[in-house]
Amino acid sequence: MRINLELRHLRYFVCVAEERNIGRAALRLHISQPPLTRQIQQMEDQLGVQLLRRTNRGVELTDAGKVLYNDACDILGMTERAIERSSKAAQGLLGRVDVAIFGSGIFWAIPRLMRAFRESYPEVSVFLHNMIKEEQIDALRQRRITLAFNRLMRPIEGLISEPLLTEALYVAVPSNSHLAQHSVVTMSELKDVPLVLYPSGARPSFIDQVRDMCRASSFTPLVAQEVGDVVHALALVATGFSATLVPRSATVLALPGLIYKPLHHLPQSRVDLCCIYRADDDSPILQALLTSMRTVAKSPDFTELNRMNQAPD
Amino acid sequence: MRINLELRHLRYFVCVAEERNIGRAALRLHISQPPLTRQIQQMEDQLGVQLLRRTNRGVELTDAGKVLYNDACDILGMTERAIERSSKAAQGLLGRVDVAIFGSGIFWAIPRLMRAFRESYPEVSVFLHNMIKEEQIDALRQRRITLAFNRLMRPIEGLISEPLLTEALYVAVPSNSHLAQHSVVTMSELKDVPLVLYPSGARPSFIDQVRDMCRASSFTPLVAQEVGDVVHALALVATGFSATLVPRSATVLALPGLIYKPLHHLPQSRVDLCCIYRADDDSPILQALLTSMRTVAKSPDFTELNRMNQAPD
DNA sequence: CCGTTGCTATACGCACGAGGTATTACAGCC
DNA sequence: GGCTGTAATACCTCGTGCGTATAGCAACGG
Repeated sequence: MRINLELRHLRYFVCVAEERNIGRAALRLHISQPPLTRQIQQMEDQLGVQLLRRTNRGVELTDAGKVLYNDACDILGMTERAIERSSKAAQGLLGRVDVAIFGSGIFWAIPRLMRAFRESYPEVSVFLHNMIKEEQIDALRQRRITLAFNRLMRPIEGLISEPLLTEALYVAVPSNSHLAQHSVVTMSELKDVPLVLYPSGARPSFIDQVRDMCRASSFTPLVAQEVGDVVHALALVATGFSATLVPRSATVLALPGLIYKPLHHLPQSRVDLCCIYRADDDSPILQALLTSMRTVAKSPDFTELNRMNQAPD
Repeated sequence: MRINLELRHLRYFVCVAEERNIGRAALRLHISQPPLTRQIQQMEDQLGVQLLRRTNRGVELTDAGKVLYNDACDILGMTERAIERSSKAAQGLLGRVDVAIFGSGIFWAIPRLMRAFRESYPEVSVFLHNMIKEEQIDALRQRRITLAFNRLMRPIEGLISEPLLTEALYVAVPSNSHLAQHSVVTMSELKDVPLVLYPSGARPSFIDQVRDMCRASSFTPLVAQEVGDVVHALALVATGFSATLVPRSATVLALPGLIYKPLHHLPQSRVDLCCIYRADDDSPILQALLTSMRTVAKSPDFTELNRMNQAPD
């Protein structure tokens, strides 16, 4: 037998249990007494359990009634809260958002952006996922994530790529490299230096930007090795293996035998940190995220860093 | 605006959310598609929140929808369990029972009875309350407790007093008492010994039984002191203060300077442990308690103790 | 370009049941 | 015995949840 218990029954029952009197409960519920009597009877029938003991001055709960009273209060409370929560969720104040990250953004900008968001929207849980660019695009398309952080992005159908931060580039070299003596490194000085480049995989990537930069300085880079991400590149360099180029924020990553030198400022020798999202995504949490991130990106902290990065000295 | 959300809405919504297709969900719910569409619309209206994004191949959840889906599953699960629980409660398998205790029963029989009950009915929480006899009777009358343990009980209107256990009496004396030399003490040997008696308060109590026993041996007892319970009595005796009579189970209570001697066996020199409950209480938990306790009371352990106690040697 | 398919939304009628009023039944009390 | 306060029953009404039929609408295929 399928039970057709409704919240109405629970609301009525709780009221009766609290008033210990069906008539008074009916008054409180703004209905008349007979329907309430019937609803409670029907409830007892459906549960196959006697909930009330009828006395000559009202009703009292049986043991089963007491148990159900507690449970019913819990259920009604949860329902109230669920209504609240769904409303909050609709305003982007509550819920879960999945965000993909990749590369050196994690060393500086992303944690600050996420922390600021978390402070404004404490009831939104942010789940970070490490993904390479192709995975990010797939995941965005399938709505498995709402936002992705990446560097270079060519326009992609259906996705918007919004730059948040522009960073200067640094050259990472082994401490025994002759470049380690320079205070600033120019592109042309990298002409004969084999480079570790990253990330290998989907194009365009930072690799292509480096090639373009070299071409602008009229040489073709020597590629010592392609690796998956900046950390692997730096690890190779730290062991005395050639050199690599990194965004400024990656220079917080210290490794023994590794030295960072600013790259002489050129228009192309900067790199963006972008956030990517679906063009058709009007979900309030995404809007909240974007608003929060844009605010942070314009904050003194961030603009100061941008200025410094655009013209390092 | 008062929201009239019902479990039906949640059931429907969960189904739609899982099928991601209103038609299929309707099939699973054994209703046709249009009413389901309307119920979901109505739900969205009432919550003031868009829960579904209609696409050309079905529906998908919005963020608010996802939040509500989780909450709805929880609520429906809780409801299922509440129904189960109320049914269990009606069979006495689940719930809470309040039991009053007093006196030396706590040293032996009550813990064993309660443990056996707990093993048979693990989902029933037993709350023990220390109460003197008058409090027990009031609490039973007001249904604040379901069961009380006590010793001597005269028949009380509306309450049933059922003996569970009969124990022999022992004499507790200071170790420097001349009675400490005896292997068995007879009633007449107590003729000139001042006694600590308990519990003072509601009559009849054990005090009256002792007076009767003395009268049967043709003397009137010297009452050194009346105290509230057996522990107080023993504490006084242990300091060298006269003597007292205790049920066998109290003899587990060792105090420095305190010695127990069996009382010579007489028909009256036994004391019952009774449980008291409302005559009109047909609650399944009480029935469960009584069944469990009667079984334990007849078990080898208990009958062995009874035999020993009726004729100690 | 139009029919087909696979959805959701709308229109409209029916009938079940929640709720209303009036009344009964019953117990305690003055 | 009449009065009061309670729950239960009888009977009616109207709202609404559900059904059938159909209309929109987008994607797909000839």
